Amino acid sequence: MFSGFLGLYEVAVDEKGRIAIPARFRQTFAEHGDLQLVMTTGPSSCIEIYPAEEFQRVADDIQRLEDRAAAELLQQVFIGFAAEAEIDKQGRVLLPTLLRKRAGLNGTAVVSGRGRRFDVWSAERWNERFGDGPGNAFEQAASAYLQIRR
Amino acid sequence: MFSGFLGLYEVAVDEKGRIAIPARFRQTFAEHGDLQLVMTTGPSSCIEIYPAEEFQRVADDIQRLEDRAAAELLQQVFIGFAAEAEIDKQGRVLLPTLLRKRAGLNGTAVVSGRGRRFDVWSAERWNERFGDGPGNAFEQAASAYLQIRR
DNA sequence: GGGGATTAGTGGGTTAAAGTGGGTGATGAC
DNA sequence: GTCATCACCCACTTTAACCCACTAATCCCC
Repeated sequence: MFSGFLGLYEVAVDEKGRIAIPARFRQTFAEHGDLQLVMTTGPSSCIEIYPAEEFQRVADDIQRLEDRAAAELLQQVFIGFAAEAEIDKQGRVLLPTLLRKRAGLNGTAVVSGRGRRFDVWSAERWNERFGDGPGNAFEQAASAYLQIRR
Repeated sequence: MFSGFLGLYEVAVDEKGRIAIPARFRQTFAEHGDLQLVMTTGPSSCIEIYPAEEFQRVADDIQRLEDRAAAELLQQVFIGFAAEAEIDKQGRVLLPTLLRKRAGLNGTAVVSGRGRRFDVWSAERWNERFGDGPGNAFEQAASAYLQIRR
């Protein structure tokens, strides 16, 4: 079985700024016996959610970068924006206001598994990138597809 | 005998968004002793269905791509859209809502064997591409045919 | 080739779980 | 003191998992 976060879900962002973590993802947390997670953001402005352990691993990787200037900068955004949280009894998390604003989240969100982490997108922005329109991510990835299909 | 998924089938998509996996294909899963499958999508917007093992193999190939930017993008679509499922006792799978939307599936679907995976198309779209109309896939592939016919 | 048996494919009911909205009281900022 | 925010909890709606039953197609034997 594929281990990690996999798949795409549409969820509601409620008045209080919470989303329900898809049950499948919650299971993955449960398997690690750890409901702690860390939210942060990256270049694509969506909210990135890591199990606490995985976040630590990435933070360590940043620390070890040869290029000190890059490391400093990365820390500033990756760790600077980060917020710890725990999944509540209803299976939800509160998304911090700052991250929510940056991601342009309100109404519906799209949750997208990325293996060791998962991303939360505003439905609107997600559509721009991955929807049917011209120049979407599939078209951009077209040449890369040719390399993995045989 | 050719091992893998082969052939073309017309199946119904029911109210709940399920399709029956053609019996021949189910046999292929049974031979591997594994009913786990992974559904995702690609450039042609149909639903692509992989045995779990094969999906893992492709995901690994993506991971290993030299071009990191391409790998990142491919992961985002290939893994981002993916959903795990198991064939139920009636031989069916539930197609996730978002994949179904992207593929424009309702009513009848066309299931098309592709060797190591198989594809599920909306009957409508499949006809546009592979039906009798002008500029269909056969015409587009005409020159490629010449390379394999001797 | 006809007729019965078997399997594939389809529809839908039931039940449990997931997802959602919102109330309430504690906490801390202004 | 007042207001906003957040944690916690309750209750409702929707969805998906599971199972049963029917119909249509296929196989096989006579």
